[in-house]
Amino acid sequence: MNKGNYFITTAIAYTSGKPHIGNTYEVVLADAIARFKRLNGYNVLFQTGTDEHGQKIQLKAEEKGMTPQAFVDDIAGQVKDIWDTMHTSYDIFARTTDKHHERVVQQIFKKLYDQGDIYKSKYEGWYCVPDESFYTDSQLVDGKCPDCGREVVRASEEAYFFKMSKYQDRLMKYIEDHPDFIQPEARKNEMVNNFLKPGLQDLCVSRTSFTWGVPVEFDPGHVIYVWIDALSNYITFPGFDIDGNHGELYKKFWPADVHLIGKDILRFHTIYWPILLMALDLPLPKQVFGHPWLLVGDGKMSKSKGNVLYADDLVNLYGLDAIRYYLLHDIPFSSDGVMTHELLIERVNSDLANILGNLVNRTISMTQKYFGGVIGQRSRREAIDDELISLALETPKRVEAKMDELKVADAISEVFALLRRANKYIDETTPWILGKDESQYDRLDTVLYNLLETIRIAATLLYPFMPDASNAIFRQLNLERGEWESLERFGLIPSGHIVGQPEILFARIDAAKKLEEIEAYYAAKGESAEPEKPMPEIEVKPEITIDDFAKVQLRVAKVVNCEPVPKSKKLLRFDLDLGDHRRQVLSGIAKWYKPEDLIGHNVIIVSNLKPAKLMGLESNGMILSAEYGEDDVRVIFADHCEKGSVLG
RNA sequence: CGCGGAGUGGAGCAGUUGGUAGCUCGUCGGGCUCAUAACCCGAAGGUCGUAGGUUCAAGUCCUUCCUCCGCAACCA
Repeated sequence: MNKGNYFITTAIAYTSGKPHIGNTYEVVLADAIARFKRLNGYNVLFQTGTDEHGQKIQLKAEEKGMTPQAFVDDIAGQVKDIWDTMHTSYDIFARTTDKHHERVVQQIFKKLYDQGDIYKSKYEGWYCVPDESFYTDSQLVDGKCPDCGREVVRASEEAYFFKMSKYQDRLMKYIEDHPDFIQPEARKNEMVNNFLKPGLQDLCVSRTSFTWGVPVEFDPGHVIYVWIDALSNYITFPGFDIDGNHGELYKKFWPADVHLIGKDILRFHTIYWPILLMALDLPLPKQVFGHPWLLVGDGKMSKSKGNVLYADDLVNLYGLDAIRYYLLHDIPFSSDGVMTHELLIERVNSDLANILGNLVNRTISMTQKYFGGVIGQRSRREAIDDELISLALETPKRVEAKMDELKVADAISEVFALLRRANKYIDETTPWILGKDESQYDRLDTVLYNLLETIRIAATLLYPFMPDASNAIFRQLNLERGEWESLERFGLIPSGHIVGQPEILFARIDAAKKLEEIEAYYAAKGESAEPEKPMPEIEVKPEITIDDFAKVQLRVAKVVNCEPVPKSKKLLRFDLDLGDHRRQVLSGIAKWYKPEDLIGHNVIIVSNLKPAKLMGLESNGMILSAEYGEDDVRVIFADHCEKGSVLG
């Protein structure tokens, strides 16, 4: 059976570090869909990979004293290892440092340049000299710098630009005509309202500030903007050819059926990428699905068990399919999901051990106990069987319907509904009572046969989600897993078939013990069980002289008053007393401090900073704080110093 | 007034085009013993965020307000 071709991709992982469970989630989700489509009779191409260019990677490699290539080779290897650990069945692992990919990206860039979609220019906009910032026409406020309100001048820095606006209306129409293009629905509005309706700016598509990227072949010194490079992987690896002599895979599979991506990069996939394709006169992907995030840290769990979760650790602790099951079943379709050890344990116990594992175990055990494993030799059907059988035959269709909407969690639930029904069937038919009376053995045989058939169908359907467990069940059934057609018939197990020995499929977990084990595991790895907090990246700035520093005046100021800035999420407004005068300062620390935490304290400010306007209010200085990554910001208090003091 | 989403029994969630509020986990009671203290049945528990409105009838439509969240702007 062949229902046609199906091309699914994940975003390519950025090779700046080892991917955590949240990144891994995406590939597992894609894998489940890919495996299901194969089972369902499609010819599937599943592509994932790594995004290996960019300034950040260049810097990281330098820090480590490695060449960028050696650096990304290492990380890409780690990514691949994790993908393999998760048993993801990708067909193509695309790395953007691939020579052929780079070559085609250059050709794409050149072609767009030749046809006028990409043009060389200065930063066409306005430059605020003191701010060292560029602005476009629409960003200006009353023709002046939106930040400081001063005059701006025409700027001049060479770069290449993509004429986004040219394709804007076409894209808008495409999105309107294809309501399923952007999923979930709510994301579509964000894109349309925030970007398309206000009007697209031409996109700057080259950089000169670093070299680790694909060079613009006809203009050395310029490197192609990372998104053109990265997004193109979807067509370059299947074999897109600039002259139209496309490779076989490309011809068969483009346009992709689904780009599975994180919701954070939806903008690139639903605006820039389609426009790039339009410019190349290529068909657009049929759907872009922005999946929700998997949250790990919520304070509670981080205290005792470590905060950042990695797929390989989780697999060591719980086994692969437990993790796959949790990722696929417990992350909602369109809102963020949470993962904790407690929730994980609960799911494994109630669903995998109790419902699934125990059903298989008791069924195989009884078949062994009463018939020495031999099944299907006699038969006595009763009316009560019909309900189970019809549900077993119905379930594949239900799963298929859910999967067509990419509702993976719901699809799994359909299978478990069948498993629950099977457990109930055992209660209804009481095989252990039948087993006490030899005259009931024909009936007993039928009951067990129906159960084994149900398990066969369920296990086949579970294969895309939990391939290992599915295989293990088939081993116990002593059967080969069949294709989709095998799900359309009830009664495929031949008469006289001999099942295997029962084995524990998923062991129940003792929560308290497991949590101890988890701590020991991390302790043994040399990682403290305390929340893991990797040192964030620090941008190393060039050396300065004492004279440079002397230009900065730092003073102690007392917080007289402090209040949130209306409509702003981040800003707090301060009235500061410097002893000789008072002034107003704004600071973006509302996320970490409440006004009452600060009033009355002394803080340090840069007192000779040029005033700036933020959210319509003037800020005269900057309050010093210490940042550890993006989520840990602490104000430097100077309560033991006199207000007005000068630092130096 | 920037755009959008969400507020449903202890927890996590379903609830299509309006017609007596469901599921999973947890709790309590019962049944059963083939099985991984598993399985099956039953019960308790919700004025469906708030205040109004439309309607014979609203969780489901309209309006007010409150609270969370996402996107955008603002981190001097």
